[in-house]
Amino acid sequence: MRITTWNVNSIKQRLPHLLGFLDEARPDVVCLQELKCQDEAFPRAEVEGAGYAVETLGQKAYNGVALLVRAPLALSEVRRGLPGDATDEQARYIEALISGEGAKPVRVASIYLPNGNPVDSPKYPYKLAFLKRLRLHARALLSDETAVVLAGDYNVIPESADAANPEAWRTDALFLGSTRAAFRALLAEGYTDGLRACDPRDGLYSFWDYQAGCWQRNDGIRIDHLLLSPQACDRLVSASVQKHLRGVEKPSDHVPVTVELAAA
DNA sequence: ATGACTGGCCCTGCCAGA
Repeated sequence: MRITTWNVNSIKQRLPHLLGFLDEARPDVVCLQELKCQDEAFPRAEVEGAGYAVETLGQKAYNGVALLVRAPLALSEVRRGLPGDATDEQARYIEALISGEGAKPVRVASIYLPNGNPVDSPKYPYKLAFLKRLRLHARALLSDETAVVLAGDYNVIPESADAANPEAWRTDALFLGSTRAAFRALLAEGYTDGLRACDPRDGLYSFWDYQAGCWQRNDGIRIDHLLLSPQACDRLVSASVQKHLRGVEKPSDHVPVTVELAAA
């Protein structure tokens, strides 16, 4: 079972790229972030036409997450929104149980963590609070035997090796000590960074800013992650970054990251 | 040294992203 996470930076702008990716890579599950549209504006017919079931949590202009699952796999037990704050109206979390066709079920979440900049604004405490809510929910998900994959745009650079120029990010909400500590605390609940577990090399990035020729200079950062529960990690076969999709016409500023889990 | 791109909005520069 191949599971991909991809921040598309507007599903409306990136629909051709997504359909091309579904056709060429044939992932079983796709976790999308930054839809930037309401549920009724999601291009459901086109994605269903490619052979995928769709669940979305959208909102106008900002945020928005979705789960796509290739038939004959199916979604159930859909959860919209991260528990822990009933007042949070930002569309940043959707989760479902993926099952079918002899594959052991996997619970998969598509997560769009807050950016958190500027650090001296309310946006940063919101990011830290979101990370804490995610940690507590991630812990609760370990209480049954189902494998769990928490996939998404974490807006966290875990280590210096995950940035081409870490010094430039030293005081940024993506790399600040308290951000990285909160991410490590999430891992410490019992989760493994799927790409890191497969590939220890420096220079694996998932985001390159549109500005200043960052792509051309390979000035990237790794902020899109798939975190695996112990049961999911036992099934980990491979992980990869689909870097070529940053070089196409009108790309997203993020590229897909994929893990493959053994069927059983 | 500095600025630099893209998308949505509901129309025009501005906010947000990272």
